[in-house]
Amino acid sequence: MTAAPAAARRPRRHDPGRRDRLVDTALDVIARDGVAAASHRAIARAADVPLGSLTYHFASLTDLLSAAFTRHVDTAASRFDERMRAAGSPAAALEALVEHLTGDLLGSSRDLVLTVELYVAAARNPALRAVTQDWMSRSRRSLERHLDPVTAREIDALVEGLVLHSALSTDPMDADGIRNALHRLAGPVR
Amino acid sequence: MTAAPAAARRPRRHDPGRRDRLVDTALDVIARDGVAAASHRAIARAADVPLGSLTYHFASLTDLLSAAFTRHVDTAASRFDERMRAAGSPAAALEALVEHLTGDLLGSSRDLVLTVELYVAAARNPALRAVTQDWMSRSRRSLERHLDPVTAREIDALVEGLVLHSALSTDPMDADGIRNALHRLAGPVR
Amino acid sequence: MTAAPAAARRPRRHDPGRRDRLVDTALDVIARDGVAAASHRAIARAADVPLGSLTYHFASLTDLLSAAFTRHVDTAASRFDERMRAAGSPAAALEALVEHLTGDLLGSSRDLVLTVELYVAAARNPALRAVTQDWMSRSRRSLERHLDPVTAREIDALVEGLVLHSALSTDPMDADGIRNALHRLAGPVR
Amino acid sequence: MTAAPAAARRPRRHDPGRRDRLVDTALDVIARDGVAAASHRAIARAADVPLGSLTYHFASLTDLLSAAFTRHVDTAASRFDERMRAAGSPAAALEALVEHLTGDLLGSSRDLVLTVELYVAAARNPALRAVTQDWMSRSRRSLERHLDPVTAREIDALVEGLVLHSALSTDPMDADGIRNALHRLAGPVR
DNA sequence: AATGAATGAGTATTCATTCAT
DNA sequence: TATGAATGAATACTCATTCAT
Repeated sequence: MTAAPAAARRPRRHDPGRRDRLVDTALDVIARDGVAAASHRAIARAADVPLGSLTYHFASLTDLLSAAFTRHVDTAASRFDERMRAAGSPAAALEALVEHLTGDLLGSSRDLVLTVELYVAAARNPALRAVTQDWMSRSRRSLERHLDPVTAREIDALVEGLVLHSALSTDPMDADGIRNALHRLAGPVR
Repeated sequence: MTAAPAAARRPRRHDPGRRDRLVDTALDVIARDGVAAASHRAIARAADVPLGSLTYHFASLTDLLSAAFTRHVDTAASRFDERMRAAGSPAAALEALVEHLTGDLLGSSRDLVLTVELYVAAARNPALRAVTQDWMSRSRRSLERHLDPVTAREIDALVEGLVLHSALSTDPMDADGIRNALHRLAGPVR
Repeated sequence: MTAAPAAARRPRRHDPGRRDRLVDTALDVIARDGVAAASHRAIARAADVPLGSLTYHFASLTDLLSAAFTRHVDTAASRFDERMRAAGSPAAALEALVEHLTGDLLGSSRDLVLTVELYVAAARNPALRAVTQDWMSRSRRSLERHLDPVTAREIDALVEGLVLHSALSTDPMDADGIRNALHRLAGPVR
Repeated sequence: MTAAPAAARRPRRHDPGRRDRLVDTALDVIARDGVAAASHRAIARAADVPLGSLTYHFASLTDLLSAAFTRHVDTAASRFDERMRAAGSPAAALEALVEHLTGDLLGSSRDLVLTVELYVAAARNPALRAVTQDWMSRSRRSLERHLDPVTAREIDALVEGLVLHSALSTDPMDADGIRNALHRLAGPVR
């Protein structure tokens, strides 16, 4: 690929919503190749957009990654809160939690991968820590629709542990294993 | 740039054990800056050694990281097995497990960080997967000194989840929380 | 090393036609030092341009060499075709051929060297083979303005052999020797 | 491959004839990967010999390449002279020449490749020019067993051209083409 | 408002050669 | 006599960011 004239025909000057599209593409690249490989260039190529367009819309790469992870968190946290709102009892909430873990996350590796990439990136990048913190508090609030704050905190921690373990272990638990662990940990609920 | 203007002349020729020292330095850099920042240059600088020395001793960066993580795993797995060997009963083993998690890992953030960096790196680097796999099977065998294989597997998974959560969460569990979770999961033991 | 301490400050930003200039400079370096010595660095130095500029304009070194040799071939093939178009008879074409070999090539060692460097490079680099192939077919077509395809092929082969021999032998043929060889091989022509 | 301990078991201290073996291995590497790829390391690896062994036996890489090409030339020139000595007449010599070109060279691509690599390397490396010069004078003397000096010179040039063309053209002549060209060029001989 | 060009620092890796043992 | 270790310069290539148009 001759870097410069690579894009050949590209008369796409007016393109409202490009900023938006870039955020989605960034998530695609992160899911596919990891956050370490999510460079300006990689994202520009994936979005079929000139390199300069990225720095035009986002002041820095971290800004772009932040926007991308924020969108991921918004989607995931909303879906989770809906699940919790739909549950009529603590027991139902627990079952919804199992669904969330085995369906939403283990079902689609994309969500799982994005979540873990965010956790890992946040460990070294303070700008992303705000995003994870926000996620945690929203998820905590969703759980508190049915559980007392202390239990909510513990369950949340367990869920995080299970998610990370699912994504990173060489011998991850399957759905049944996760269900058992959750129930044993939560104990009897109404 | 004459590399390190600090070191000025560097008439260092004979340096037995340098290979070994490089492995240790690599672990230092990984613990300090993360595996993503553990480049040839960063490690060479930290070891105060010319760049070419790294590629002389290790054919590729992955080889060096592999050697480093292997050393970390050897240390950690040996210590863990000693703990298990020392325990006289399943109940004692469980308590030793709590010690291991709250003392060895949460006590020294270095071990915790190295462990998580390994997990994360292995997720995208097949060569490192062999190292984690080896670790898992050693740890499993240690647990099976006291627990049946099925329980050993579940406990191992929980431990992994707790470790990852401890390192990556913005609101990690404290020692008490970890102790409770372990006991609840393990159930009553002799 | 601040690259070129000679050039000191280098506030050069706007430089239209640089891509073009780089192609020419690459040919210069190849002619002077051989294709084996035509590294990014060597060409950047010769063009007085920062190293990154090369990889900006050309995705790989092979791409740059390809562009350079393509330009050389375009020039040479056009000149050769003009010679052939200008010839009014097979006999005149043969004489033009002698001119071409003894004038264009032996006269300017630059063209000769570039041609041979291309042949040699193409022997180990498949991407360059396309360039030589293109050249061959253009030259074949030029010859077929006056000669039947079979003879054109043979003459073309002889010319190639003479060019290579001229460039690489320690005792190259002189113009007279070449003229004789050509006429003997072509036999009597109208 | 971990550079240093790569060679694993290698207790081969006493190894007379190693120098010799290195020369042969160098030719192997040149034939397989080209002279540009014939580095100390590549040859050491191919010979299964420690790196230091090369610089112990040969003061420089050029020295080693020189020795290798000299051996190639000795072999080839001797074989050629034998062919010529065996021929009983100029006509037989010519036929032997055809044999030499279509059999020795086109038959085994190894000889062809080595010859061309030598020519090309000598074009930029004065130390190797002595080797080609020696070859040329020996081959000339062989031809002069049957031909007058002037014809010997011309035939020699043609043969060189044919060899180079065979190795480097994208559309090389086949054996028949070569035979025809030789006979047409040599004219009627006794 | 948008982008092609530019660039200096950085990436892993290869290399010929020197040297201490 | 032989070799493992060492090293500084070089290799191609990637990158985040700046800037002129």
